[in-house]
Amino acid sequence: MIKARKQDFNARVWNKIKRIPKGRVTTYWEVARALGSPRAVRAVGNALGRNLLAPQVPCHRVVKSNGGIGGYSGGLEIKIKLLAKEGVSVKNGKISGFNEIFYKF
DNA sequence: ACGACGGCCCTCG
DNA sequence: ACGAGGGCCGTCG
Repeated sequence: MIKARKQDFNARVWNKIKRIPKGRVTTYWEVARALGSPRAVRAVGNALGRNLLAPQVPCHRVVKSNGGIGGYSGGLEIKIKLLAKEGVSVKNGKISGFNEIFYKF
């Protein structure tokens, strides 16, 4: 259970990730930066990791800053699968054409 | 209030 | 290229 505050940090993250178009990916760093704190990448990952945002948010569309997959609470395999289904190819745990599908806010 | 954890990032050896 | 350490932010116990 998470304390339901008036729009938690998670809500902000989720709101942004939510608007990420299909076949596109973003990075924790970009999200954190969009929130106003590029150093808060840990908080962002934490928010997503808690699944607080649930399936309503495509957390799998969020990858690492170097084009890596990162991680996934339900299973990294699932994340890769989801990406693949959306047209995002993954090579050796890295996004194929990451810079091409990278969605900038 | 304090300490610890986390799907991280960056810098240094 | 690889490994280890530090840092910053937020939430939980």
